[in-house]
Amino acid sequence: MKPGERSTYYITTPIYYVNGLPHVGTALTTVACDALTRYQRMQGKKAVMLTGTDENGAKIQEAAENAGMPPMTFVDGLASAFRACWDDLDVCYSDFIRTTEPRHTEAVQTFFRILLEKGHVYRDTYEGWYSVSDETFYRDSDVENGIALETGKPVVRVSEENYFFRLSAFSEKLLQHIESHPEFLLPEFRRNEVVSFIQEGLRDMCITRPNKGWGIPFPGDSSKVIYVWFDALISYLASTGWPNGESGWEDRWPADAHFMGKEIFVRFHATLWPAMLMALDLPLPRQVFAHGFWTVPGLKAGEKAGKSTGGLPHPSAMAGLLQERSGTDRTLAVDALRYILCREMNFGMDTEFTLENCLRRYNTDLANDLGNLVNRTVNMVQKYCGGQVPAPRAMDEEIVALAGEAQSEFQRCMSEFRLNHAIESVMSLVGRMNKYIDVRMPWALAKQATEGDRQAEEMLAQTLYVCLEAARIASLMLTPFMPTAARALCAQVGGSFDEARWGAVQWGGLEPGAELQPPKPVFPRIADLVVTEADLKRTGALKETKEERRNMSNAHAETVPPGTPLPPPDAAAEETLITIDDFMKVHLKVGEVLAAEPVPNATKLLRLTVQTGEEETRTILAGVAEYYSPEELVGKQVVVVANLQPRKMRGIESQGMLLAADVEGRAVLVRPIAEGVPPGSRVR
RNA sequence: GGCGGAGUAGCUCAGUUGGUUAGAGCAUGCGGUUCAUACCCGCAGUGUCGGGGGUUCAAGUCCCUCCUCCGCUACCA
Repeated sequence: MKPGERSTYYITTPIYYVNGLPHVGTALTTVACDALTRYQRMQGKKAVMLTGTDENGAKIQEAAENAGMPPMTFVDGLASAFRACWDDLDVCYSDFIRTTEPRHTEAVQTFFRILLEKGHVYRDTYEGWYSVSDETFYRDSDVENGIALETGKPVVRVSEENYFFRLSAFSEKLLQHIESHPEFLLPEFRRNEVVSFIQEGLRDMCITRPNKGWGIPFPGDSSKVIYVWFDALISYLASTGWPNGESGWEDRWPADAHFMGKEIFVRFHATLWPAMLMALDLPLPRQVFAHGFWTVPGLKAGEKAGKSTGGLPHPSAMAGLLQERSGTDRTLAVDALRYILCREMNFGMDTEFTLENCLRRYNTDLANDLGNLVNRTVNMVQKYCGGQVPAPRAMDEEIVALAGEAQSEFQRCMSEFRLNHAIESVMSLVGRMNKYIDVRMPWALAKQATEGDRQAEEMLAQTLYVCLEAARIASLMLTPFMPTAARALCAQVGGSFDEARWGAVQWGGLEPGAELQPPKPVFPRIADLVVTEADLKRTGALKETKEERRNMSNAHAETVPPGTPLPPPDAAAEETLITIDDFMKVHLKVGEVLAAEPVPNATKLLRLTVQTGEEETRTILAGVAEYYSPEELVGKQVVVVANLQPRKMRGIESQGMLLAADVEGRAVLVRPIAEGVPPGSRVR
């Protein structure tokens, strides 16, 4: 073994943020990793797959509070939900790490102690400007008129103490590494995004948040917890046993692959995490790959309104749907789901997800093509060869070569994380075999053979052996995606099944003379491909809200700057009752729009001059430019929140807020029914 | 506004470093076959490869420009 080459292959999924249940998005990442892991094991490597849950962060604490339970109880429940889902999907993860486990928190604290020792973290107390949008602090000289000169973003005056990671110090090193390791960041167009992101200039990152009793305390300063992103990434290292010298962590680090959805690629896995590792002089992961998202098609123009557009179902529920529709076993339905996810997703790109497509994919690929190939072949062996694997004198070299090509194509695609293409290479062999049968017409050969045609007899033996063997090879290649189905299919064609041996994929592994059982369809055809609303409901694929769609990604995309209030969940808002006194704190007034104009460089903002019965008119910025033209607002009455703290946007101070109804994301302004209400009238 | 992605057959998309008459799958239509899970095979298709310029012997591919859609982000107090 060459230096730097190990027998262990280490791959990770993201550590899923427990702000929701698993869905086919997280399932895709996890199943794909599982397939890659199984594939490596077939190659004879000891493959280790890590998954887990990210349980720190203010959001989690808040969600637990809303759910009325202690945070630990809350995350326990979600962690088991994830684990149960992966177990259900036959995911062979080697380790499931939770960021609330001691082994993780200890590794994180050690990591930060070293960062501090090496001078990569500094503490800073600022009495100065902070840009919420930039998440950056600015000196007085960088600011003019409440705007950061560098970025043009509004700033606020803060006095805050925090710890910072010297991310900016690693720009050059990162760029060099990326350049000299073309396979490091994939797909290629994402690597380019990273390069431009780094070239735009990295800023030191604030890595602490106030300690509110949930999170990993900052070493030596328990008033702070470590920002959730910094601790989450370290789980990849913590799982190996680092820094414990006796744990053998060096056998697993660096990781061979980090696999994830695109939203956590550029900033975190391709930039921050490598920089953190560089800071500790630890080797960088070999490959970081980002796949795209499932997209959910919206209503098409002209389609009936109100028809559900569907969303992303829960994986187990979807397996249930496949099981029910096809009538196959649960484990086979799970395999079908695994196959469908990896086949449908165009890795790297975004891909449309619909249950209809998935069901159709089941029928065409698994039932009609692969399943039927095995079924019809075995059937003919039963009828024409007495149920024994025939022993031809020669092979059809064209098919042998084709199987070889499929195999090398498969391996190439797998090494590039293009799992859908890997599957396609197998299915093209399957398609070729179905055609092969039609061309060779074994039934005709069998008839000739019974009439004493020895050449036809040999041709028949060759044809059926070639079909059995190609089906066996195709099934074996699909083992990483469908372990149970592959075993069942192999058994039907009389092949032995060894999950741990890619060598068995070689042509000629099928022993002539083996007895075959009568075939039983592994993937029964689905008769009804129609997906009803009831199906969508049952699988959890109901129409999503905007918020859910935003959260459909794999892990948390928490880029919320410190101090940003989180939007309260709708449920909580409905349940929380306020007193009349609470309400009276809000001063609502009728106002009249005297003037309106667009705000330069803003697509949503209108600058309104509003008469609210006071000596001076108010300047109010309203985010309604997409729904109202300035002209149509002038002269209209509106309802103004009069005692709201002023806020600067685009350099202009907004002195209030307009009430508007949220109609499916569109703003509809509220105004008095009667005309001529005197401006300034109190609304209550 | 900034950054990124996309625009190719009815639908979903491939098209690698520019190189023959632009492909696949699904759906549609017709035909064939019968071993099989009413399956499989064949044939037929329709394309101004978003528009317009340019480079070139040669452009879906490279350059410029414009249009449309999507995502992220900055502004929806």
